[in-house]
Amino acid sequence: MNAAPILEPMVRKLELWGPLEEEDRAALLALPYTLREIPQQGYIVRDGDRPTHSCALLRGYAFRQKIVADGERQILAVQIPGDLVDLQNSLLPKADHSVQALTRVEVAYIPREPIVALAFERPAIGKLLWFDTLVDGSIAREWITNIGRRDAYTRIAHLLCEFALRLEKAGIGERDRYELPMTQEQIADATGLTAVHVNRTLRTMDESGFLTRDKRSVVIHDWARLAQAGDFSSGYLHFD
Amino acid sequence: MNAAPILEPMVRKLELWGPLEEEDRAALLALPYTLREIPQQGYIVRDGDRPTHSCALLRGYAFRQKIVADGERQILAVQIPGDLVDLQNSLLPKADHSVQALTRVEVAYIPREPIVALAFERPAIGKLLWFDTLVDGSIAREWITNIGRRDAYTRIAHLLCEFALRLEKAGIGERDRYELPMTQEQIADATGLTAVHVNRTLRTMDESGFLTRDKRSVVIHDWARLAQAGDFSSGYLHFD
DNA sequence: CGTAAAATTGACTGACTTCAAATTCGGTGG
DNA sequence: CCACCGAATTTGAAGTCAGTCAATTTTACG
Repeated sequence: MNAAPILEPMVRKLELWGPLEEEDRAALLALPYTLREIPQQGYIVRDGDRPTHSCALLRGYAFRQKIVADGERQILAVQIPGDLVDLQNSLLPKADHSVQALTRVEVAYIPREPIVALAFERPAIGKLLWFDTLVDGSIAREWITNIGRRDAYTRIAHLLCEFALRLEKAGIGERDRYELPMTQEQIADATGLTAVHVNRTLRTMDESGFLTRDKRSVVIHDWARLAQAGDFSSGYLHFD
Repeated sequence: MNAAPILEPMVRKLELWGPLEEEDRAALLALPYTLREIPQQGYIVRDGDRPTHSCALLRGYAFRQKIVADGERQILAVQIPGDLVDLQNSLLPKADHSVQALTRVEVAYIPREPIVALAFERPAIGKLLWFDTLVDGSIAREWITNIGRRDAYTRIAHLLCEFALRLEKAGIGERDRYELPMTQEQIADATGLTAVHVNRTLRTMDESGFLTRDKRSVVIHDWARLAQAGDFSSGYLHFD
């Protein structure tokens, strides 16, 4: 292995959930993979695919999405570097949603068998992978709640809080200043709103003074108040 | 083992995801557990708990829920007999939502350690447990989509389709005739609507003629049309 | 500099909510 | 078997948050 192993971001993400022995870390880094670069808007996985690989996001942002009957899109999650964007495809035979590049991304496709084998040969690894899956589920449940029972303002504030903490924890960006390369239309698709209404709501948030959105960078002036406005408590992310 | 092992429903559910050797099945059935009966509306797990046990639902229905700042409730999932209602608590230290009994239920509390140990001693079991977790995640994503991007009528139709297939697959009820012990208020909390609007929407569905709801029993007269109206396709359940 | 995508704004609409009251249902005790 | 009571359902009227449509401005970028 050289100084900066390619799969390092993935290992770092997994180690958020618990410590790894040096041997386990080495085993993860030694997983076979195919590196690929995918342009903005390109597909990483397509709904209905029968993937032969799982996929780790090494650089850039991606999002999961589904399309409903009338053509509208729902964004299900936003993935940041280090995320295993579709660990589910290591076991589930058929992709139940698409994963698309939000920016230009670099991904490592890892064949299913070695990753599953490793999970069971080395329980420490297996537990972290499983844990990661469970946290994904927890975030999904929080999104259900966010979309189902909060108003537009609260929803967007909540989303911005989530990104702040996840990016901070991943060592990208700070809690109160980070880059979020999403258009207002994408924020709308993530929150179950329309782009027009997101625009108006963001304006109101600007005016309330505890947040600034300039181009793609978010600056949070008063974290506590934003968190309160967004009905945000970080437990569901299962940090610490 | 006697004729009808207590944990049988759980094993049966897991076997939906793949076959088990007789030895593996026996190992699952031999897991230690504490049986408990919980009255309607009683809590199985409380948001914020640090549970020491996972929990299998043996009889009756339950639902997962979160409460938002203004006191409103969002139902995140409905669990049917056989479901591992909080496998996540075998690894996650803190419950991120509550699980409550929809009817009177009988549950088996299984200590965390043996279930995790079994998962790694017997990869066949581990894979099924992990698979189960992944399907849970898939269902959560479909719920995000349902609530975020479908109108009231479609949302409710979709929910009814999901229950139909899950209950059929679990061997409880039929695809076009089953018992659903949810009040309209609970349906509202599951779909991000209000009880009043659910009432009106159900009326419209009745009038359209391909569905009847009498007390707690649902009779679907035209499955194909209901599925179409509900923008329902079963892939996300990962049956077959 | 030119072009397309993204953001912004205004006027209008509507799906769903809110509030409140009436009716029906389901279970319990007499 | 009936009377009763709280919960659940149903209905009506009015309100609103967010959507729709369409035009304009700004931004990104080759």
